Amino acid sequence: MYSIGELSRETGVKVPTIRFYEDKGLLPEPERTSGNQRRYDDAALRCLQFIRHTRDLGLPLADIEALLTLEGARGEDLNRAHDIAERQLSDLRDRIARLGRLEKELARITKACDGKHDHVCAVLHAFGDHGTCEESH
Amino acid sequence: MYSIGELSRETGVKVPTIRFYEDKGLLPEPERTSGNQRRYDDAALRCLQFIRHTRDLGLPLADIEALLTLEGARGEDLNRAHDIAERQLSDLRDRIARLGRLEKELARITKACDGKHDHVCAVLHAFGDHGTCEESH
DNA sequence: TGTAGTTCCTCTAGCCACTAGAGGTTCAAG
DNA sequence: CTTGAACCTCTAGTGGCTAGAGGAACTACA
Repeated sequence: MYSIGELSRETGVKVPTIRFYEDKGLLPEPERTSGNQRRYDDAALRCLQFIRHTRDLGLPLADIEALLTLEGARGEDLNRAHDIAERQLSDLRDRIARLGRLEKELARITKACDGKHDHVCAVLHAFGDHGTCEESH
Repeated sequence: MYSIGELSRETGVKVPTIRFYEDKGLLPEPERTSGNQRRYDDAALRCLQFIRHTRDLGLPLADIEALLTLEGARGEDLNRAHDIAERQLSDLRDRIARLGRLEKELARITKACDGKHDHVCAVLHAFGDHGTCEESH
């Protein structure tokens, strides 16, 4: 049995965040001591690790909740887990592509001004000027 | 002179968002008609385009505000604009690297389950199991 | 057994950057 | 002069937490 603080140290999820997940229905309500403090078992620990991991992967809480309700499912329903993963992957690839374009432009902007501040800073100009971007965003 | 709707169409920034920016002090308060409606000039248009562009680049509003107050600055202060740009670039590169690692893992997870749902879905297992990740995140 | 210090409890409010909706007013075209 | 779109202010909601207040409970040591 873990206190909320121990669970926090085990999983790296902050204490208020654990309570927040419970509130949102992602973590089942744990047992309490006679003094009303939460006590968690290993199942709760695994559940929280699952949440942590999927959050790190960028899944929104709603998707994580959907995945959690699929535990123990089979057949048709399992396709939904696969769909969620595929959708996330495609979202992620979009984000990466977009950020790559932005990186190119930010690099251009910072270079525009390296060192020389003669009169008007080129960074400010470049920040304001979308027209000089090579690609859309 | 533009109405708020025209300004919105010109810049691609939604009407409530324009008002929001004004509220936050990013856009100066525009003139009003006798009937209390906002009327914008070209300076406001350029300002909003600057905000839009820098937001697209991922800068938080606080940084954008800092940049806006630097307009017309010179010497020392201009280094701050450059610093902001450099910091953003470095943040961005971190984010891209991190997302790249996540992409690898999500790809692994979706592949783990392609097609075959014999008993327990490997996606669910893989989502829960950080230990099988090749890299940290 | 007492007490000190840490951890826990609930609750409210704040963060960012918007977005949505209610309920009412003004503008522009015909 | 009427109609309908666009405008006004204001409040509240989103996601995913985080911070703080004010108080109760647990743990270690004397």
